[in-house]
Parts: sequence; C-alpha cells; structure tokens
Amino acid sequence: MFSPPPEGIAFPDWAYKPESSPGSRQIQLWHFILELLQKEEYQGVIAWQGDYGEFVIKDPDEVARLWGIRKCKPHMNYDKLSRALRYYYNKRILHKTKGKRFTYKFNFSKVVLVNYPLLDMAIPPGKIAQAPLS
DNA sequence: TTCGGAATTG
DNA sequence: CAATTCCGAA
Repeated sequence: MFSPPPEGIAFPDWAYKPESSPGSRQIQLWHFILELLQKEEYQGVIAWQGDYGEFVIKDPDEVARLWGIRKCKPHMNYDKLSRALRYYYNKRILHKTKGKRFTYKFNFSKVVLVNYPLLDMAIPPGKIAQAPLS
C-alpha cells in the first residue's frame, strides 16, 4: 500500500509558532516550511522524506511562490529561498541532506529551544542567568 | 545543484 | 536580526 505518514515526524504542538505578541517578528522561513509540511495538500510540493525531520521539496518553484505570497515577495524563487535556508545551517536550525536533490533536514533540538525559551524560566532569586544565544 | 559573500531592507 | 537580492564558484 501507500506508505502511511511516519508518525514520528508529525508535529505535536511545540513546532507551532508561539505567534505574535504585538510587535513580534514575522513568520520565519522554517515556520512556514513546517506549516506546509503539516498539510497534506502540500505533499505535491513538499513532504517528509523518511528520517526524523528530513523533508524533500518536490516543487521548489511552488514552495517559493507560496512563500513569496506569504511575504509579499512576488519575485521569490527557490534560489533565493534556499539562500535563506543556507543561512540556517549556521544557526543550527536546518541542515542539508547531501546526495539527494532538494532534501533538507530539520534540527529539532534547536527548534524546540527556539520555540520555547520560556520553558527555562527557573531563575533563582538574586541570580539572573543569561544564555548567550544567537 | 548547491554553497556562500556582499549589499540592502524592514 | 532575519530575509531579500545579485551573482560568481565548485
């Protein structure tokens, strides 16, 4: 039969964007990719590959167009989109699966931390811990 | 196809 | 700071 959706890579809740507090930033690129990946209607353009967090882009131009619409950038294209993705390598949010075409992998360890900085709020009185992130 | 520098913007 | 754009290189 057709391969059932791998249960391990489905996004529970923590993958969602904490979204906008007033004055927040706009949606980041990986949030948008996550949103597309969670919808079956986009499996024609982007879908999970197999391993944990690995996904493959089937229609880069389609993804790029949707992303462009989202950001009001009508001249978006996979070349520019992937450029932003490449900057994510250094941020440890994404990685590239080499050998395959249009295949990337999410770095959940970092994604969770980025999404939930508020989870670590155990601050002992009198001492403020500061994480030298980003 | 993929990587990355550099300049610019919000 | 994150993303966009341009473009050369491997």
